[in-house]
Amino acid sequence: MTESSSYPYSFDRTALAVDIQTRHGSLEPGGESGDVVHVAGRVRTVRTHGKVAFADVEDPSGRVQLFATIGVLGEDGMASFAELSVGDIVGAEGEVVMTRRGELSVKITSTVILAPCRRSMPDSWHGVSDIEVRYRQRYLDLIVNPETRVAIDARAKANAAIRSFLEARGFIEVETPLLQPVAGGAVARPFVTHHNALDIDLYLRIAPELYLKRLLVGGIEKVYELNRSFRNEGVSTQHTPEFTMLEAYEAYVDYHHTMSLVEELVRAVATEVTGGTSIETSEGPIDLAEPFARVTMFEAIASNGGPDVSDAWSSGDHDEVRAAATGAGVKLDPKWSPGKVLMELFEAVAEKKLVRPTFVCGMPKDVSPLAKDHRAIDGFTEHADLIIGGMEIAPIYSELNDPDEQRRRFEAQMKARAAGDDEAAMADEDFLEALAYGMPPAGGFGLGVDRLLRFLLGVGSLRDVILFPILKPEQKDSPVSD
RNA sequence: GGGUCGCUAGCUCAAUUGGCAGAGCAACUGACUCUUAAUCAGUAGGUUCGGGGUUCGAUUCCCCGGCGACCCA
Repeated sequence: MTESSSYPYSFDRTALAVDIQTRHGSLEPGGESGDVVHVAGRVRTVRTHGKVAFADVEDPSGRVQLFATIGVLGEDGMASFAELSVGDIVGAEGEVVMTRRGELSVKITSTVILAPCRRSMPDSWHGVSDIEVRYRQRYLDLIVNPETRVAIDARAKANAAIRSFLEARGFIEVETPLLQPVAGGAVARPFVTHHNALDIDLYLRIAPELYLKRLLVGGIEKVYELNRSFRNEGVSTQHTPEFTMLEAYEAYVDYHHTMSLVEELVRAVATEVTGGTSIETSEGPIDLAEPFARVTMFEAIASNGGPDVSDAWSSGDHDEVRAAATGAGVKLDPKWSPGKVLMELFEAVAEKKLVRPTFVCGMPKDVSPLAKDHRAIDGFTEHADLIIGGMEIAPIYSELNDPDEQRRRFEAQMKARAAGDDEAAMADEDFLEALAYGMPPAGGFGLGVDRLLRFLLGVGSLRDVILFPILKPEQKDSPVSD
């Protein structure tokens, strides 16, 4: 019986909608199964007809119709049933029957409201289209917009695929600090917080990189971490302050090997998430089964309508590189280093056009403080960026393991920091000491899981693959204007 | 940071040139023994995002602010 003022502690559900369909879907209209079930879920519609009434209840497997008749329930029972509201969480008991119109139903003997819905549910036909409501009240979005569920399932599948791919290749998953005394491993502005008992400032990590490399020193030769990192940046369709990153390191290989590993991994995740390797993009379908392109930054710039600055760079003519960047429409900041200028030129000219998976092999040294010197290009490191769908998905390094060179790189970064670049890397003395004990040569990568999911699902914004994206709090009281 | 657009009932949306703020669904009341976006009849529901200005009169025009979306650097 319904009892609207109480919140029961449990309900013994014995069948899901799908079970009922599987077991009794072939009943003839008007047929009775003799099978008594307990079903539970959220009421989605109620249709009363006086001496008979219907309600659809939704559980994780689908919907099942409740069928109430005055013959079974009596006057009071029918009145109670009619009290059900759209949105209530209910449990019901009854026999599985097929209505005369051929709708499989539970002909109920009792119902109980397990949790009433005390607000009006959004329109069941139109759903919720206000993007702000969808983000702020994601539960409503999930209730009325079934496609939202797809993104949740996709992430779960991606995480599982990543783990099984790496475990199968002998990688071990670890957890390293999210709260770090030095925010290293990337070029980004960190969040700062404070530990009261120790009375020290700590940073939310911008990358796990320097800790995972310590584990390489410690003899863990294949290691990965799949977890959150934080960067104190703006919010856009391509940026979010809190994001999920996979980082993995493998001893005794270089970035050529690791690029191939990443290529296989992306393919495996795509297959698990979408069922195949063909992805629809704004530029038409692309097949991830095809080999990923590998180009230099100079080639990427020149083949996408930009200037060829290869010779200028190798001859050390930085003025010509700056002129070429200006000519391509880049607004130069006089503080930028030559490598930064080149990087900006690449991003302005080429990045968005690289829709098909492309490894851009080699980065200017002064924007890549943690990778080994490039064996062929002067002033570059063996740092590749995998670009897919016009977005950077994963950096891949031949990991720098020479502590003296690493110290020089940190010193250059600190100099940039002192000159006002608050994204420049911080020096990590403890990490330098670890390197002094000897880190094996290694290939490593970081993969932006949110960005990969966004690409695989073909959605426009990172917020579509993040359940609760950061939004400004709504300001209820407006400030007094003077 | 700049620009554009949006914000009206719980949800989805209207409102003519500046002239009584509306509809569908949801809610509430009633009718109906096979409905399934049930139907029918009725009731109620508003700080039109907030503040200010112009005006006889503002959802509408102007200014400031809030939140969001998109585009740009």
